[in-house]
Amino acid sequence: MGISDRIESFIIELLKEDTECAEFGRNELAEIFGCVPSQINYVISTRFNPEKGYTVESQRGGGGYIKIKRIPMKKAEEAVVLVGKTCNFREAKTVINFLYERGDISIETARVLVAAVSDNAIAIPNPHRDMIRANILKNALCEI
Amino acid sequence: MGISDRIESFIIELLKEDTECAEFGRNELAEIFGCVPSQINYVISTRFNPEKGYTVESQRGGGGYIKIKRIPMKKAEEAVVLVGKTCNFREAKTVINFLYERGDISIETARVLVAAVSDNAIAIPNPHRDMIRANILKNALCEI
DNA sequence: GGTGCAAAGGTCAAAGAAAGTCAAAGTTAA
DNA sequence: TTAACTTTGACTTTCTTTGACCTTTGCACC
Repeated sequence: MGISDRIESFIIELLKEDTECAEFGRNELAEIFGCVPSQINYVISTRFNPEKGYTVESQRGGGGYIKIKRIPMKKAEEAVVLVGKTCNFREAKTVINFLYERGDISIETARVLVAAVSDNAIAIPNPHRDMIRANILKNALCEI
Repeated sequence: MGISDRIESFIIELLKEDTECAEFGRNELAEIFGCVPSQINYVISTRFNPEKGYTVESQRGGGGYIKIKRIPMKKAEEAVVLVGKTCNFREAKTVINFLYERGDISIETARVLVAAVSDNAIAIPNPHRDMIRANILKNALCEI
């Protein structure tokens, strides 16, 4: 069992204890496992990404932290399936509308989301834009 | 949790207690938290600036004070102005939270929006990211 | 009314403290 | 044996803390 796996288990343990979220300092954790701090980033990016059903939030500077939250697996999975790796505005609208019609989100949330993933909002050239859009949508849908 | 965060919470508490106006001495507060007085300025300028929906008023000399008030934001369009040209995740969260607290958006919409503008969702390097984020947020807030 | 001092608060930049990125080097499994 | 996964570390970016120096204000005393 490599270090990454042990760090992964450790974080999963933290999540079990405090059902809300796991919070820790990057350096602190690196110290515990006697590894380089960036290894924590590696573990997070390979094991705690949205595809695996987690969201991560962090803050630099004094008193910085890393916070990992578990998202309800069903929603996360569904979001990933619905949205896919890349998605254009029309496809995004279809997904959002589907969720609204199904009663998963309010009309307000639907409207806000459509605006958030419009071409206008994500003002960068394709194909980058469609990937970012998919990402934004997946992250957002994990919250419903 | 760093000192700045604790000072921020303290001031927010003051605001909650004393209907919409926290008043204190800079040195007095610095004493309480065992920090240098200018740290109070740092907290105020990063967390209680007009962009975050607060006004600050102060007086030097004997009997000096610092007074912090919440600005009642009237319209979502104002939030759009608040977001500005560029905005980091922390700032985005503050704006979204503000709108939620004021009852302009539901908790669902707030959560979805926070996720949509997280660093994770907008996975491109800065400073591009902060500009895209501001754009997404502005587009979304136009719908409320 | 000046004048000078003490008591505030203000500014700014340097130093410090975290976390992020990226690519090279090492390992492992098919 | 090679492609994918891990480990490491140098460098970057962001946010916080600290301190030296500045400005404004009220008050006491001529």
